[in-house]
Amino acid sequence: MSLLDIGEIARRTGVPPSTLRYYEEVELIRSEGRRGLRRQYDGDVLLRLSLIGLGKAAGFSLGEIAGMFGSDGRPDIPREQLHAKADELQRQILGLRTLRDALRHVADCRAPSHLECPSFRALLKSSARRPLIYRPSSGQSDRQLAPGRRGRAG
Amino acid sequence: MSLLDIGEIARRTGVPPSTLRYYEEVELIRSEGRRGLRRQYDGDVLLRLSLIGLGKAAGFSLGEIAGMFGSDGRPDIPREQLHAKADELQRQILGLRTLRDALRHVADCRAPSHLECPSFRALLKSSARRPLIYRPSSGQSDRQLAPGRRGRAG
DNA sequence: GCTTGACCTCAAGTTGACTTGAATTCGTAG
DNA sequence: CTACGAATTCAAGTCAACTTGAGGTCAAGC
Repeated sequence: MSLLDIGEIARRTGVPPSTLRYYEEVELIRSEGRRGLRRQYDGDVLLRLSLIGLGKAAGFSLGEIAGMFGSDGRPDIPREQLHAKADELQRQILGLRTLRDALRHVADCRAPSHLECPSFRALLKSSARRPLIYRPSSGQSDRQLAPGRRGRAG
Repeated sequence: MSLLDIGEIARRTGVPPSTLRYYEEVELIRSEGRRGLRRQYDGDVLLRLSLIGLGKAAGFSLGEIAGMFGSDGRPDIPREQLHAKADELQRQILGLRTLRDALRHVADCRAPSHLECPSFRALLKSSARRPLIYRPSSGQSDRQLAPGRRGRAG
């Protein structure tokens, strides 16, 4: 089977070579070898990159995404994590709806100041206080990415 | 009318003082004066902070949020642009809904591996290449935030 | 009048996800 | 053989959105 070199992968996926190298550095993908200097990738990485793209779209961090590939390399996404993410998306959707309505209100309302408009205030009241979505900043289920050599400056 | 000092705002909203100062620096909020050193805020900022929280939850950058709700509390962009933004939100909502449903489906799907689940494959296919949801990273309609003095080292 | 504690300023650090730049190394076409 | 172009390495830069830390200040309570 023929390996694809990095430029080919980049062209097919739209993911720039620098990013591919970065992903490799943090062990999200791996290359099978070199032709001269050029990295050669197995066709599998195309699928893997789709998966990564999907994960990013869903709002997972690279660390979380890395955790979703079993040590054997094939995806093994825990179902409860998917549900949790779906719930988070749900909350995000609610927030977006509120924001959308707020925006439309602001665009149309003739009140001198929106802050004084009762319906605007009512709109916002629902979302005040607690964070609308849980932003995983340093999560517990977050696998540690390979750190590379970045930061070990001399 | 009584002004609230920064600690009070922080306690009521959960937004830490350092963040409030930062927001003020980038002109997302403003304080009305000082009592001694302490910043004093009008009660309006509570509402404003809700708005900001909402925008953040929706994935907007602070710059975009600033553009939606001008420094004085009302939008500094024309109505049609606001409507355009709302429409954009609507599209984003649809994308998120699709993603959410797909996530749930995959979570519940009994296929032995996610890769074998047809709807998962379809999802992958649709998300390959172009982003499933619009991620505002460095948009064109993004208002420039006041830069503060950060970086002007000497 | 002194202490305390909450605030202040300003510079610099942090994190995640990359990108950029300089100096270098190949494989191939001419 | 030489040039070229595409890839390489490694260090460092970028960006957003904050946080942290050092050193300073003020109002209130004892």
